[in-house]
Amino acid sequence: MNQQASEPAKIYDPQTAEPAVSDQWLNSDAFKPRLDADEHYSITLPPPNVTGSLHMGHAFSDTIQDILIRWQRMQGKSVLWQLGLDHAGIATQMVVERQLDAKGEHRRDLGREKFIEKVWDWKAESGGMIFGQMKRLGLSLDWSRERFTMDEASSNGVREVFVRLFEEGLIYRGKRLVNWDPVLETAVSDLEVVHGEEQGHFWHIQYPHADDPSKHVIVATTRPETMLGDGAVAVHPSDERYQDLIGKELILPLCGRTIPVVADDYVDPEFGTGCVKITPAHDFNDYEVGKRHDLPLINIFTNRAHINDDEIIPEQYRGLDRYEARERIVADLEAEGLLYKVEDHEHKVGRGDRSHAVIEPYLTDQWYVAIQDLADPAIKAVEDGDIRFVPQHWEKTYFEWMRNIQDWCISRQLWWGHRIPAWYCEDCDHITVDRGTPECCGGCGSKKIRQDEDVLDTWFSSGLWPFTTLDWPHDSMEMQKFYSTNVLVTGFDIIFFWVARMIMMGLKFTDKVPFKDIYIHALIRDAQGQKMSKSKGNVIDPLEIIDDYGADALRFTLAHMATPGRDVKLDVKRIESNRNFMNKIWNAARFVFMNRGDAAPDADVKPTSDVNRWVLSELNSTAREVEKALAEYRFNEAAGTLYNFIWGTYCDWYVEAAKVSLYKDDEASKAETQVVMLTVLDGWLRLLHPICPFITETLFQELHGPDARLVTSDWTGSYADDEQAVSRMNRVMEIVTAIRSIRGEMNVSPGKKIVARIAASDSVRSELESQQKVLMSLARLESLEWLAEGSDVEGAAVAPLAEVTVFLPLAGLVDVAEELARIEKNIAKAEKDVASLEGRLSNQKFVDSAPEAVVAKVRTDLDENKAKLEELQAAKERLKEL
RNA sequence: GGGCGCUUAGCUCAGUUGGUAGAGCACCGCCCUUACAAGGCGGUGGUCGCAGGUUCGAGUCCUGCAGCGCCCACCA
Repeated sequence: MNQQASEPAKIYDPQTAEPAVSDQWLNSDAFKPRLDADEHYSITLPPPNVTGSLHMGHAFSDTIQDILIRWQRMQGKSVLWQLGLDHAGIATQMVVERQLDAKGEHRRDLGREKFIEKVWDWKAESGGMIFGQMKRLGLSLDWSRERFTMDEASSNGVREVFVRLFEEGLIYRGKRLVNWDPVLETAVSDLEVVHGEEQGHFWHIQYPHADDPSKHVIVATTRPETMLGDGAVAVHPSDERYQDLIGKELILPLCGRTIPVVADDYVDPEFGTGCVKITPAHDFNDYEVGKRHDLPLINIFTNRAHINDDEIIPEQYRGLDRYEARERIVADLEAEGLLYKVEDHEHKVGRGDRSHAVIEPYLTDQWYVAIQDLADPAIKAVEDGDIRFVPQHWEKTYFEWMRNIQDWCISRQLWWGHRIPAWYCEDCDHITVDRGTPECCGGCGSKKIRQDEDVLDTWFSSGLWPFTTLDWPHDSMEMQKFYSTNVLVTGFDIIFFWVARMIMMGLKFTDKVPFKDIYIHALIRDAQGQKMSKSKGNVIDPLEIIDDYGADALRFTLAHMATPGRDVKLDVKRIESNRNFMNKIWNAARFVFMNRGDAAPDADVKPTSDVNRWVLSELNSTAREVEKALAEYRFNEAAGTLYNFIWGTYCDWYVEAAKVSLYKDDEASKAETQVVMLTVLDGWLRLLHPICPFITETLFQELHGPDARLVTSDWTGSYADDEQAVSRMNRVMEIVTAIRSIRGEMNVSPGKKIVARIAASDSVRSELESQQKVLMSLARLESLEWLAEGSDVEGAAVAPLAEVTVFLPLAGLVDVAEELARIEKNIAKAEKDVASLEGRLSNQKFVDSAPEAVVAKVRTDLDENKAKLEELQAAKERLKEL
């Protein structure tokens, strides 16, 4: 339907409103830190990977941060929300390699430089998409301070840290077993290997004795191909079956060489045959056994996990893929009669979290960070409360990992990332580590030096992010004002990868914690509780949701579901109902603007009517509750409190009650109501703004004029508490609800006006008489008569309340049988309540030991229920007589 | 094997110093009452996983058990 510009549409259209205010914000300095404030507040946005676009998990995390940021900004602080992007080494390199693959190209054909240019192109494209999404969500990031983990400032920081750690001996180069991804052809860290149960086989192989090949031992293995690299067979030292064997030699089948039998506690005599083949270069446990027994490290693989050309390996297996080799070896063993048996066997297999390739323990030279010296202060910072996890229980996860932490392998055999700042010399074995680009060897001065080909683990630069974004190592103004940051908002899945490393690096290089609080939020799942993933096809794209329902509805939904410590099942129906909430807000405001007259909001307004005093008092309670909830990171409560107040209190009760004053009262009363109506709208628009910035900004400008900006306005003020008005209005609402309830249960049409009589004491009556018009309007009464306390009314439906009794004469309304049934139902409930309350009071221990207020409350409740019961029974008798 | 979390209305979930259980959705009934049918009003619905314990009183605290989920380690 067509609406004129001066008359806002009946249906709120976020597609019109959101881009308009978004442009206003982005074309102003609204999101930049204020220069005139003494107090500072900062959050570093966890930098999204430049691997594509954002998913719902990002929207969730980012919304939470934006709520905090907008709230703090409205409190007048100088606020910095630092944005940036992560180069995400492996992940991004894979994306670009896949793009090449689709065109039939390979990175090696392009060469390193050309390939990296392609990745930079992709970074620009992905970054553009990501920033576009963030703007649609309304995130109030400081867009003038965009950073990237591979920009100059971050790269400077990375080199500074590497050099300092190297100089202190905390970075070292070592040859040891690493987790090797044979598809990506790089080392990965322990954390990047995911273990899962997979169906495999357990091959039992006979290894003949060297001194008597007619005898043999049986070893059981899940990886027969690794026997090419066997260095020994191990048995448990106290295993009686094999005592004679220890120290003897066995013939390694297919290879012909001999290997010793060693005794080692590592072997579990109960498992398998109690004899274990030991392959020190291809198994982490065997590596340790090998070291204890001085066994040779025989590497049988290439970087791609093909059998290599080492002369110790029989020729027929060289060049085979590891699984081809397995088949051949099993077949050959069988042919030689050395395969004793094969069993099905389920066992854990480690795969790369990116490539999903089976990871090989592989012997290589890599760079490591000696972690213990960094870990100790990082553990202490959390123990001492300098850093606080919210919810607190996540500190257990943190401690568990930190107290068992292993040295960190930081080198990766990739092209995309920070090149390791180490140079090798052709003329001596000195390694030159330098912040810049050295011209000659720091050891012998030779100019024949070449830089390490490898790059650093992505998390190395991420770990420095809270301070490299503020231009560390320079002692910048930003470092002074905005570091330490106030809070880190992230998911539990990267506590080890990222959070722990930021703490370690932050403490080491800035002597300060990188953040004071860590708010750990849940994971977003689909409506069925499944993790969202592209392969499952259950991904909900934030942009589609924003297109369909608006960013505010999405943000409100996410905030409302942000219960600490629980996964969030995102159901589109929730978003739809919150879209309806936005529409409700729109229409409530539309009503207010239609009836505002010449009035303006006035936070100091001192109204006289109970209705107006009551709503201001309720607004004040709401403001305090929302503040408390936000201060404690309870976003669901902040959202829930606002929902209840705006819809339940303001729309359902206040606006309806205000209509009486607006339409039926004198000019003074009407004017007062107009001011209060606007003031309260103004109040909750401010309160809601951090969660729903678009609609609140739009309405705020409608309220205060086109030059007003809610985004940089003050947070809500305080309003007069008024217990008296609250208690009076509670009584009014109780009466109205009671009348509506009877009408509803008796199926009296809402349009039908009815007569009501209310019995009350003189004092209650005089108080209620001032609300007569409100009562009549809200309960849709034709007339309202007052009766003396204790009066009876013949032939009426009755509702006994705390201090008044409401009678609705039945004539023409309902039949007696229906009312009788309704009364019976209420009698049953009252009897149950009375019995329960009496039971509690008859317990002397309860009366003696419970707090006075609790006992008093029970007494009051009992009195009220008893009176209620009497009245209901009297009413029942009267009805029976009819 | 070690650790963590969850179990409340048909569904999804709130419930913070222990004081007689709440919301949204769904469902049923009456309504286009001049802000809103993406709405209004009313209503049905729960022995808070099981078993003990502490307490005058337990959804809430303690112990054990069961089911579900996750993390870490790991038997070749």
